[in-house]
Amino acid sequence: MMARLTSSSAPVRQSNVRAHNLALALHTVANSADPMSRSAVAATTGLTRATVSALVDELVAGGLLTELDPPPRTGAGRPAVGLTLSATGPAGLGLEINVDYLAACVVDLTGAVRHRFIEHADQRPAGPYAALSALGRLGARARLAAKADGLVVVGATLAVPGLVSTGFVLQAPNLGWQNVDAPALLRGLPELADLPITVDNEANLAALGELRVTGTEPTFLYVSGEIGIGAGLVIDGELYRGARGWSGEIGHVTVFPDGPPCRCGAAGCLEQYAGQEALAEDEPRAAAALGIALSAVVNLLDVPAIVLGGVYATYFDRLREGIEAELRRRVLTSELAPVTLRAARLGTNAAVRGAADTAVQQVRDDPAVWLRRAG
Amino acid sequence: MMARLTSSSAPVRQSNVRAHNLALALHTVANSADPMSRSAVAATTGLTRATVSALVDELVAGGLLTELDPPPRTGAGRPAVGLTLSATGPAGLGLEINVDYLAACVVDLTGAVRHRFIEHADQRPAGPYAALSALGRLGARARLAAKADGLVVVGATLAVPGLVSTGFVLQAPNLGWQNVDAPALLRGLPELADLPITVDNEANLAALGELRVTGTEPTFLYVSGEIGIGAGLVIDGELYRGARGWSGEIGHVTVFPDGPPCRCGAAGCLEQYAGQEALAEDEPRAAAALGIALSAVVNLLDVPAIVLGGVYATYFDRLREGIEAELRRRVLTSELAPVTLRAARLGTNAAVRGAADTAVQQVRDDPAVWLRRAG
DNA sequence: TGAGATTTATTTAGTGGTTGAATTATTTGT
DNA sequence: ACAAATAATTCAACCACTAAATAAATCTCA
Repeated sequence: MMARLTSSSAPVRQSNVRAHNLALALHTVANSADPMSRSAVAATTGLTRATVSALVDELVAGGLLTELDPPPRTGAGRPAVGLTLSATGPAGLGLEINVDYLAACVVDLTGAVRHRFIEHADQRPAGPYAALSALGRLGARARLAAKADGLVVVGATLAVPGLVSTGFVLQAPNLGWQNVDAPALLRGLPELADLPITVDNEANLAALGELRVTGTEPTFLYVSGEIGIGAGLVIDGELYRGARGWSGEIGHVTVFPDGPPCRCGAAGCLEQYAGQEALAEDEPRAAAALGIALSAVVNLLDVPAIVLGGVYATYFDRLREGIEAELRRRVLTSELAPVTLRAARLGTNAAVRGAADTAVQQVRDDPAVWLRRAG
Repeated sequence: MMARLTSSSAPVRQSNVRAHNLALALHTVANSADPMSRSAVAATTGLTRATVSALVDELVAGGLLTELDPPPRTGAGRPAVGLTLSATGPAGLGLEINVDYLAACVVDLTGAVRHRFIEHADQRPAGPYAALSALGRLGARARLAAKADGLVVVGATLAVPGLVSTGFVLQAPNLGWQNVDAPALLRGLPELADLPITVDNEANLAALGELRVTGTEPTFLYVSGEIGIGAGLVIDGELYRGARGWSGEIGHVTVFPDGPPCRCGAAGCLEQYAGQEALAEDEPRAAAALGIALSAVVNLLDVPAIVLGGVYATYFDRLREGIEAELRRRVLTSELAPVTLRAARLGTNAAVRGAADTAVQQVRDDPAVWLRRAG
């Protein structure tokens, strides 16, 4: 759930200890349903109360934690002052471009969606420049709205339906994009010029959005059925992006080697059987194809849970049995422990929300940099 | 390559700082081809020379590093004293049981194989108890030989061709085993009773063995072709075991959904086309099937390199083209960056060696516990 | 109503580990 | 013989943690 304290090949100093323990204290409060006292934080983290007091004071001063005025009444003893995540601290901006809409979304430290703007329109004719300019304006509006709430947007993440590498959108077939420097275009807008902007694949970010909402399963595969099929793999609360960031292309996993040709040049790809169009034509076959491809994933990775998003979420009840039948049959360890299959809890918003959350997550994972900045 | 400093949900104290920096210093020396001076270590790690001196002194006193007597002659200035990993410190014991042999192997801190014992015999009729007793005796011999060299065996790892979970061998179909508490049986031997013993899948350990030998590629899939087919996935120098330790079952990835039935109950599994027997019958088809299954892995995980071990290594030249053809065709990103395919550099010994190395790796990753023990 | 119990939070002294500057050690070059 | 250069050590200062003592705020019950 949390980043490493530091890259393993870097030296560690006392300041890293502080940074780690600040993050630890913040996470402890964040993971608790109810407000926590300093001494409760000390008890669950294993740090002493003295240390926790110092850490919490710093977090409160920096606007990341808030002390609750009305002390919750308990038994005997000095009443504890409750601590919660601040709702007026840092926030993340999520941006999404898809075939038929643009979206912007602001998420605060607590994970709550504070603002959301959507613009429905076919983005294909516009081209990268116009589309990203419009998205940038939407983002600027969201940022302004956040500012009015006392929030400070610390970073933006852009969700794109395509292949991304080091900030570049290499390919977004459904948009017809190739080699687009999306962050540069977004930063062209003065209102976003100062913001750190990252780009990621839409399915990856949707997976992260789903992770945050559910919280329970730390390891799962999120499969998003749209025109194409993408997947985001979350392992132990962290997204696995692959060596070059191109993981999750489940749509082009071969299901029937001698099947119909795919637009990618291969034949018998999952997309040919379970893409949005194919799904509409032959549901049982789509379910079987999905089941076969997912069995491969489980056999290879021992993923305990699969979350179906996009159109698969809406058709979930009708697909479930067909998919599970293949999983039962083809997963080697299915008898030892069945794979959990469920529909995504977030709808179309999963990706923007995940994107916004990614940006604010950095503050949760390393509050020390925010504190330095906040002074 | 190195473990986390500490679990992210644990507090960090100064002692953890020390532990981390000890590991950092040790790794720095370990990763260098030539002996390093204290100040070279300081320069590459970013720690001050004062700190490095203290760290190195501790590592030398604990027998993990050795100071070289003859100072390598350089230019002006006080000559540096060279530091290398100690060849008389801790060592790891690797044990392997397979269908037709038993093996034991001792690896020292430098990664060198110091002793190796192999006993060829069909292990299937013996049953778990007799087989593991014999393996234990082999291990005891290896431990004794190591002791004579001044080495201290700090732990043993057992490689098994089967499904492993929390120390139990759940299934080892080729041996005919089920639910065997292998560490308990091994510890039955008084000579091994005091040793921490872990168990892991043979392909996983072979992958680790291969990682250590090559050192270059930190992320790759190791595929071991034996009677069954197993795979070990190494991501960033660390083995990915899956949620329950059952990852890597590539042998049961579906290649032709309507293919012949497999002993696992499914149909068209890779094993039916590229298992040892099938491979002998129809090489081109085996290569194609392998290529299809590997394409799925690459599409899903964006693995940049694939290492073929076991029988695949011996037949590599004849399989290569067939596999690569499918990879080129079916991997979505094959045009952006081709997948490296190569034969394993280690032969039959990969698994034992990886097993032995795993045990000694713990000391490399956290020398502090060894130092506490060494006094 | 007030003393004692109880729990929370802060203060203070002590410890361990790192830094940076100064010092010592050992060699080469002139 | 002495300066220059490089390696390694020593020492004072600093920072973050721990443990124990203290202060603060409330409850309980005679």
